[in-house]
Amino acid sequence: MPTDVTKPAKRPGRPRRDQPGLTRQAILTAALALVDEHGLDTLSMRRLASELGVDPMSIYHHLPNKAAIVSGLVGEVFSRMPLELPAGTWQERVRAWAEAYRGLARAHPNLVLQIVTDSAAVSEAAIAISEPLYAALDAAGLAAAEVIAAADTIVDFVNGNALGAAAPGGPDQLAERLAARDTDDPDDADTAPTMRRVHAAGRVTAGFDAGIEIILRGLRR
Amino acid sequence: MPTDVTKPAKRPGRPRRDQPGLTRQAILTAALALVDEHGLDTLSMRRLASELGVDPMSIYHHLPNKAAIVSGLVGEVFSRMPLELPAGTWQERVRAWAEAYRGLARAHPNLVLQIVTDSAAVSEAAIAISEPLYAALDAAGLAAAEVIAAADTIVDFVNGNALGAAAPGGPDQLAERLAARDTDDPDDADTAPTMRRVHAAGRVTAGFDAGIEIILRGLRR
DNA sequence: CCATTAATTCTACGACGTAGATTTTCGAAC
DNA sequence: GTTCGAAAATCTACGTCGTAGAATTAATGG
Repeated sequence: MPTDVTKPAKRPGRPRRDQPGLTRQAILTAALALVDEHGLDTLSMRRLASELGVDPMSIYHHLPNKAAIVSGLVGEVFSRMPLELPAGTWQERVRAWAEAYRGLARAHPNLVLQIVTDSAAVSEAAIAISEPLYAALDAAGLAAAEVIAAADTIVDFVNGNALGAAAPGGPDQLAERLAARDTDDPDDADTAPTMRRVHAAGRVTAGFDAGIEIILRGLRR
Repeated sequence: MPTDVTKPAKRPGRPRRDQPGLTRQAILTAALALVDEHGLDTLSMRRLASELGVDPMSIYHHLPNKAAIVSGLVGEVFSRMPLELPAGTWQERVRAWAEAYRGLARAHPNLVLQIVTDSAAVSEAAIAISEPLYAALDAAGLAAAEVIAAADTIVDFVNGNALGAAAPGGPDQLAERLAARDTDDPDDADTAPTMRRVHAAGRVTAGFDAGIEIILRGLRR
């Protein structure tokens, strides 16, 4: 009694007109769900195909290779970025842009590395996303070179912060770990004394907002 | 005539006392060289072993798995960070710290992703590296919470900037690409008008320094 | 001298990305 | 209608990867 649990073995051949048929969109949607739920390293062509109820090689008729899938996922995420910001002072617009970008990254922590990498490489999608930031800074009356410097600074900060926010046990548990230092082993109590003292004295709740405020303050002359 | 070019086939067994013998250090050094020269994705146990003139499985007696090698590489890079900064005003010390950290990342562009990830996850090595930055900010007379916010902001910016600096065709060629937009296809001329205008008007040479100055300026009250 | 342990090579397994051949269906030309 | 090329799917297979487990040899401690 072999209890054959394998699938009914679909036959090859182009699907009939009425039958669903695979789609680039369907593939990316399934892949994004898989990555969001189980992490990027569990994304393999075979698993993705089995999720779609399809042969692994079918995917290659809609996307050229695995790298294209991953970059397609980043594009998918980027396409969720609102291209228009609420009106307001230029500072408010910069804050709104930063929050929106940060929201994208936080919605997909398992893709943060790819998102910030793509942003850093200034892909076409990343350019489209940055435009509202430039517009807000331009409205501040800065000189052209200053707009560029400001935008770069903000983008770099936001990327770095997104990375940290998604890191397992990142800056969040830093204070706890520093506090637990001397109790464990007395000899490493002195490797980071300032950090330990400062983290014991003051707690920070909103690191992201604080960073944006520092940068905004630095843009005034 | 089989022209047997395969290696002389070393026999198994523990090496004699005088013979060299594999070392964690030797493995990491070879791996770092391999990664620096050919990129991280060409780092495989088999290639690394062949580089060392050794069987792939030998490596596992010194490092538990491939992930340990990569994180060992990051530790290797971090250990090059100078733990003492030249004296000076607190601003000068912050600048010096940022430059030193940036230098680490620029020296190993193929590892930048792992470096900033490790830094964002605040590994033990990353803590040791950050201490001088905290000390400099503490010397500025900021309140504890302000020191933390400032350090986080600077670390995030520096990480994001390192990522961008290592990205192939990152912010460097951005101006060229924006300038070449309307000539190619007239319909995408409007997707990023502010960016195009601003980049045409002003060129930025030292984005990193400019970012640090903006943040430093933002820390004054 | 003997037993343990350490360091190495050997063999093998399952998973991966994907090239190439095969099968089926669609859609347009005749 | 029939024919025929392209499109969309599956099937088979190759080379590579990380690494578990056994075999082999030398150092080391009793």
